[in-house]
Amino acid sequence: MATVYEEQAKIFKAFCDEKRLRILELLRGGEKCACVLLEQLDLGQSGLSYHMKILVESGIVESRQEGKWTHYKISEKGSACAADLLKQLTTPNTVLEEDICCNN
Amino acid sequence: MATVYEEQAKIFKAFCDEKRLRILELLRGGEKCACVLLEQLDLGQSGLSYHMKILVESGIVESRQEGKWTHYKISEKGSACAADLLKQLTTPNTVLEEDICCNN
DNA sequence: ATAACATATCAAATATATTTGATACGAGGT
DNA sequence: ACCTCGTATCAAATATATTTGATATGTTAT
Repeated sequence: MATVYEEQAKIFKAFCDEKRLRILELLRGGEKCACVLLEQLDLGQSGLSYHMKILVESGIVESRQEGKWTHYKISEKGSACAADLLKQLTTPNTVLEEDICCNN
Repeated sequence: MATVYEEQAKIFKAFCDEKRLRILELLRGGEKCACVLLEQLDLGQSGLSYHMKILVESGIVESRQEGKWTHYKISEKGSACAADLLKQLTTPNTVLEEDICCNN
């Protein structure tokens, strides 16, 4: 029973951890296999898997299975959703509290 | 000695917690005093203060002292920075890895 | 100066997130 | 079927974040 707040928080968790920001930086260069990420990061195999799960669940990253390999890339759609949500969360919501007035 | 990753993570921490998302929702309705926020939230005084500090440090919220009251509002500038950063973090960085080529 | 109030800070308790090593699972090759 | 490899999952250890109650700080009113 996740609240809407928890759902939204999950999205931004992608950007709240140093390791995950490094992973995103690598993925900005294009789709990468887990094994490639592992080489470049100061992380063990299970640690990488843990962070990738959080990234995928946030919607910011997509995964694709190819034989035994898992490939990851930044999701354009997920990123756009996150950007929209951020904007929404920080944009004045004037109608509800201030402008309930027939002149508007 | 915070890394650039830690600095960036700090910004998105604003959006990573249910309580803080509720606070932002209230602030979308306009500037509010801590005492007003306190009334509307399921939080103690020190708990509110803790979350407000994180929000202010993220740059998403600004505070203004007026006598004994502290007023908080969403920072347009901070919000725009966060939006820009989010876009940057999720936009392909093709130059570095793929297009190092004189035809570009 | 003292009292009352709003907020911030601190320290301890608690909850949540992350790391680590071991094991399980699924795919491909023999 | 068996082995190897890449990745996921689990459980325990550790680290970090959050909550809570007590106290400190700064402001206003008396």
